[in-house]
Amino acid sequence: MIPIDLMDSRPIYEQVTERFKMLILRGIIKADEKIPSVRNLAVDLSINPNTIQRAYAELEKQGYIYTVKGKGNFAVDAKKLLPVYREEIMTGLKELCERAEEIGITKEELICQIEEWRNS
Amino acid sequence: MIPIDLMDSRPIYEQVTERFKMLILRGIIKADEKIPSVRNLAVDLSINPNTIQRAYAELEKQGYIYTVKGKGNFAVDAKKLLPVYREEIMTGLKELCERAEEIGITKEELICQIEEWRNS
Amino acid sequence: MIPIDLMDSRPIYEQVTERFKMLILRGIIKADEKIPSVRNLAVDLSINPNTIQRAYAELEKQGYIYTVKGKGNFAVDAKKLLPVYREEIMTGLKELCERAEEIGITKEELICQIEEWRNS
Amino acid sequence: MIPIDLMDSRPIYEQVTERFKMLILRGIIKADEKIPSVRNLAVDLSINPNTIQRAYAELEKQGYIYTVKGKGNFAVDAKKLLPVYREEIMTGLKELCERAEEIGITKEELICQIEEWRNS
DNA sequence: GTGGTCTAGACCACA
DNA sequence: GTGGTCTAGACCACA
Repeated sequence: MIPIDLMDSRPIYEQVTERFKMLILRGIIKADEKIPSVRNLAVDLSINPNTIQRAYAELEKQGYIYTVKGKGNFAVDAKKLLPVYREEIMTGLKELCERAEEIGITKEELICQIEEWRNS
Repeated sequence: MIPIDLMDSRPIYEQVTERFKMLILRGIIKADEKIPSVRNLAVDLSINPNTIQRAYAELEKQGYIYTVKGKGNFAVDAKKLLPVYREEIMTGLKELCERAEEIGITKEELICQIEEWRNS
Repeated sequence: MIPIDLMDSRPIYEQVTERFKMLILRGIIKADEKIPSVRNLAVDLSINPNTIQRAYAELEKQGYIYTVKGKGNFAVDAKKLLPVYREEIMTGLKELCERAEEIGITKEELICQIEEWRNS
Repeated sequence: MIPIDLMDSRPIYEQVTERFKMLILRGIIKADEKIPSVRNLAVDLSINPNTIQRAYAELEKQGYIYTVKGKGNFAVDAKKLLPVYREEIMTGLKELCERAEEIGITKEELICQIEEWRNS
């Protein structure tokens, strides 16, 4: 469920974080569902528990999970998270548009390119 | 001309590299124009020469400048570089589209968003 | 295992790079095997860690090793690397042929010379 | 007659040296023919006279030219030089064979490759 | 412990 | 003067 790629240049904790964000956003992990304990996931993935701990701390800070002491970590409702993530995507898109414009690629060209992908 | 932000999470050498890439691509530094010497730029930016050295080595490896030993570093013709950079942008756009799709944002929505920016 | 020759005109980092390329290509360092840490190798060879760091960065960029942050550097599978290296050799051979031809040494003579070595 | 490529990674003095070696070996500069003075060539190529001086010193050290004080520099007879250069080529070929063998490319394969080029 | 980045400063090759 | 390599040593992110 959580694929780790050691050859990936991104740190492991970030890969774990990203993966959980996707699972929660897409509803594969449902609202208020319990996610694996730090210790269990560390064993499953053969990864240092500190790394999982850090990933979970990151998820909590970004509002994707909440912790109940003595119980475990639970997913936040995707309905509340989607607008935030959508905003992240749009910010990324805006930055890309600006970089494109700097070297003379117009917004029209970007739109054309996306439409081309859509039709294929 | 080369703004450095020590608070930026990206390493300094990368900020320098990115900045020069832009200056060359946009034609602000012209083809075969000399860029500042390692030492001069280091003094100007109050940065260690080694860091500038690394940035320039990166620029050369990526094909943005060429080095003439004992003379200095010179910009490559932007005409040769633009297609490569364009491809980079389009790859970034493709990744963004895929991330968007994963959580149910369609290509149409992305196109709408870009058009909205275009008209404002 | 990594012989360094300070009298060699090639820089140290390049000697280290070349040596590891050979060890990996010949299977002496096996796929996914850990290579020495930057610090350990630096101490072993009485060389500055920065120089080893540079050699390893080069190896990664050329695709011979991959880095797992906090864990170390690991060899890529030689099976994936051999075709690329083979191509390098053949390119070198082609250049040599051309240089030979310029002063009137024919390809036949080169072949004869190689056959002579083969039979001795 | 002496093409200089500033983008070439080899130093300029080496490009000049190599070029003269070829011109002499191929008989384009004949035995005992005068080659341009340091000053004239420097002006012709828009290059620092020190660089030409160094190239000529190299050529003399390697036995390709001889200097007559107050007269200039003169080419040595190609007949005397060819065997030496031939030896250089063969040494290069031997090194290449050894590198090839280290990763399991046989001499037969190298011969095949050369024959292929010969027939095309 | 492990790699990545950076500063400070030296020496060399090249022009 | 200009870039290339190297030493010495610091601090940070990551596991």
